[in-house]
Amino acid sequence: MFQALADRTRRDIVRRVMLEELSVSELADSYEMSFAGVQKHVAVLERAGLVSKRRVGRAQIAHVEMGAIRTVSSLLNELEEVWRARVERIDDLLAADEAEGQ
Amino acid sequence: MFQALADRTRRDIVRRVMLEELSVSELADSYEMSFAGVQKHVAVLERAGLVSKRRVGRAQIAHVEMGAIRTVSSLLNELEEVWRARVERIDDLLAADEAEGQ
DNA sequence: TTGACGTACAACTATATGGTTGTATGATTC
DNA sequence: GAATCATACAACCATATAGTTGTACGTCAA
Repeated sequence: MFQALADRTRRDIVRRVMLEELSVSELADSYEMSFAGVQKHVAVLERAGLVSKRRVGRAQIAHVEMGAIRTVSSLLNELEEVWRARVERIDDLLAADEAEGQ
Repeated sequence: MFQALADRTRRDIVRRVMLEELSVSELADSYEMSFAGVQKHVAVLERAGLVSKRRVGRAQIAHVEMGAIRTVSSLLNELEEVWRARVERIDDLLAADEAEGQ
């Protein structure tokens, strides 16, 4: 998923699709590149589970899988927890040293 | 920063360095690849602002720039806010439709 | 000062990635 | 059914990326 979000165009697609569901061709209109280029980006996001599509007539409407976005987000939040725990541990050690010094 | 976090080895380096500060060669010992390979990964993380180094004798000790990690995290949290706002807006529209139907 | 250690970086290689054009397929409209 | 629209996908190209080896340089220890 990090891999999928590493591309600027794909992050923008996620942002736009989160605001409103869009067909692949509607998305393609927003970018300079070819339709096939955009379609490939959507396919990458789909494989990563960040975006899904549903058929409506001949169009494929893309929508965000918010759960997946949350997963990435919470992975990073977990890192922050680990960090917080470490900082507290160091604080404790420093406090212990100080007490010992008395 | 997404780009920097897109590589599995680099994510692992961030994780390890967050738990305890490590020199480049200490990090290199943890991976199958060459020292130079690991050094390059650390350089990428450094350029992305996710990791910093300080000299201690001949060693370069890497440590995490937690602020940068938080930035990535909060970017994703912002996405979630946008999402929440959109869902609420849709709820409002549905509620309005229902009221109108009465 | 010599040698070993820890690091940085250049040069190179192989593969991944982002883009293109062209073709095929399914749904829609006439 | 024919033409068209929306999409999918294969094949190809250029560049980026992850890895390698080799070399150079600062630091420490003897």
